[in-house]
Amino acid sequence: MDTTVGLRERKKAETRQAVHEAAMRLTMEHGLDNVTVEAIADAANISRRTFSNYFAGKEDALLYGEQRRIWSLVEAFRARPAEESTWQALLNAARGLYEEVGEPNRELAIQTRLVKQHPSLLARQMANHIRVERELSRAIAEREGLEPGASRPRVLAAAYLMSLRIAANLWIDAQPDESRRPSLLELAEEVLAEFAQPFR
Amino acid sequence: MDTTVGLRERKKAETRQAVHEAAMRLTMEHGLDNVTVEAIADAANISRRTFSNYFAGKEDALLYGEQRRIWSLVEAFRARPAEESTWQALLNAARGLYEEVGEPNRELAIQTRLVKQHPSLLARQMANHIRVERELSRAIAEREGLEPGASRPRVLAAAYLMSLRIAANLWIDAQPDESRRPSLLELAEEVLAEFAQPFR
DNA sequence: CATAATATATGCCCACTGAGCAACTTTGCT
DNA sequence: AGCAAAGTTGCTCAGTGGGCATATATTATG
Repeated sequence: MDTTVGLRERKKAETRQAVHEAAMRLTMEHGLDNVTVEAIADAANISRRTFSNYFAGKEDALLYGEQRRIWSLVEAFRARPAEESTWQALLNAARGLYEEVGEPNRELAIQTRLVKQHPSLLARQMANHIRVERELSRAIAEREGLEPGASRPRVLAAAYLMSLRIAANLWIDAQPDESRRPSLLELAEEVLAEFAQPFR
Repeated sequence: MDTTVGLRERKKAETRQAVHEAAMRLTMEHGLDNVTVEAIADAANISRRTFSNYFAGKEDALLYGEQRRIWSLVEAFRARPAEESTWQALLNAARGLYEEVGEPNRELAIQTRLVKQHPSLLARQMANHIRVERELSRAIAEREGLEPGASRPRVLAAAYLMSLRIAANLWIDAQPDESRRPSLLELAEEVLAEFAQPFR
């Protein structure tokens, strides 16, 4: 066979996605605290034991979508042309993601709200954030030809991811009754711009 | 009685501290994975059930010291004179903490290393970081007379805490074989300064 | 000071969880 | 086809969080 990915991998990816969606649906229906791992596994047609092979807990299953989104940023950044400055490349990576995701993103909004309400979700999400930050820091160090231990890549990576996080929060907090609700992308650019200016 | 804090509160604080220390000791002896809540409770002379009244899990017990340290920053910031700029006040709050804590801080080093090795600890710590960030953001908004929903306080609070986190990581990563190991305070100032400059 | 009100500690209990193990099934490769 | 590798499942168990009731300690009040 010459399919890029074998049947095995494809099925795994499908199962993972199915579990994620089952977790989302059940959580929205009954609330995170009233959903057991067993219920999610049932809804996804796998055994409780197998669930453990895919995710470490229901929180991870829930956050799977968000995880993929964030990790894709690193990929997108690495794919930016070398002519762009690092910061520009990061900005463009974010733009690409937001355009691809589409603005009126229901799932993103729901997930962000969920994370805000449940400390256990917040914890897992931030832990993942840090892992992404490390990887992004490495990517930045490579692009700029710095040692991986330098401080600048870390600062850039952290500042960037943080900006996106803050933008998402601002977006969620924005009251829908305001006449003009800012788009997520606009907010992100605003926050990123604020970062690019010196603090006084 | 007019003692500022009653016996009740003092005892609670003592117990909390005792549990924290027991958790630290046992973890250093046997490794986090080989320590049960029951063992910690025993070592601190309380029942397993009572442990739950103090901490949500062994991770929280372990991170108690770090938590107090970070929360104290908010207090310190609020106590800075109004003449200082916000950023200056934040810097001085950090200086105060680091001076108070003292440089060759064994516990801080151990905790930072532990967090680096155990994702569950990392998750909890970051979740707490976010809570502190919210509170600090509120404090900044008050000081600058901004609405709590504005973006600038959030950006400042996040950038500040992130700087301290990065500094701690740089500090831990610094090889002790280097002739001159930078102090934590120096690293923090360096990172904070990097933030105060525009990104290119 | 006595006693009521309140907060804390503990024991008992149970549903949920993560993971090791071994048997079994599916997929990939030749 | 046939074997090896990877994935799935059931069984099991120690560990965990938390509700509830009870006992005990602290604080407030008359």
